[in-house]
Amino acid sequence: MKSDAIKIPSQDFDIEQIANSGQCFRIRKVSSDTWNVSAFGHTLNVRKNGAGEHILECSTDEYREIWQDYFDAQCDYGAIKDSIRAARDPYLIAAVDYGYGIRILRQDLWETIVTFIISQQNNIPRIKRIISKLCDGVNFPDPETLAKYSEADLEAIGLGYRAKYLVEISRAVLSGELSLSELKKMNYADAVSCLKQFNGIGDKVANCIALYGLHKTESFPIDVWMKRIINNRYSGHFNTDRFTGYAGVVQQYMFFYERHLSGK
DNA sequence: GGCCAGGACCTTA
DNA sequence: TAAGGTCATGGC
Repeated sequence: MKSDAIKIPSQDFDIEQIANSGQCFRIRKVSSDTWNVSAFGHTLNVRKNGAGEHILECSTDEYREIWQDYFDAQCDYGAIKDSIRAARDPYLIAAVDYGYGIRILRQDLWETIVTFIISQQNNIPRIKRIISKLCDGVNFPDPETLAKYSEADLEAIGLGYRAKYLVEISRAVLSGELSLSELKKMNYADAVSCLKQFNGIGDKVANCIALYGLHKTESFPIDVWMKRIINNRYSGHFNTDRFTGYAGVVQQYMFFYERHLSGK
């Protein structure tokens, strides 16, 4: 372990909940109390100690350069949770209480695009396996690297019918048809409609990319779990107007809690 | 062994 | 606009 380390109180931060919240696929449990995180070409061990703290095993410089932003550490999730509780919605209060340590990570945009194209009609353990095969150690393949693969190469990894989507979008980035830097400048609505122009990105995947890759926290992705919640617990309509600007965070608590209730 | 998975897309009507 | 079929693969 490195001598330098960062401590984060566990009040609004739980690495295990984050790892299992379905927004990221490169955090893995390496021992009973430690998780390994890969992002932006770096890797980090995060350990829960017995004192209600998380220990990030990295230097202060690396924390400031990479992990502070990645974990959205500047954001006060306690305040967000208070705002959600103020809506007096019993299900949401229970969801926030259960998933108290969840955060919306600020992930790499390209990685988020690729992983959420892979995620469609797929289950989380398998998504993790495929992405692990796609990566070279801690390095996620950039568009140039991914574009070198043929559809057959990608199908051999287990991508199935999604292989051609990845080939296409890798080439779109290389040709400039899709500019990641321009995407980062767009507002939520423009970013979603831009993303949906590409094969394999529909409404749900575009919203996930907006939320996890562009940190558009007003984005509210609706997958099969969210549909189930809205239909079974909210009579088919969920009003996000109550949570202007942070509906995506609400969505994350709901998703995580409902899967828990279902034993997943 | 059948159902399901953080859906998208195409064809019909 | 809405409904229904199809798409790969493997977890459970």
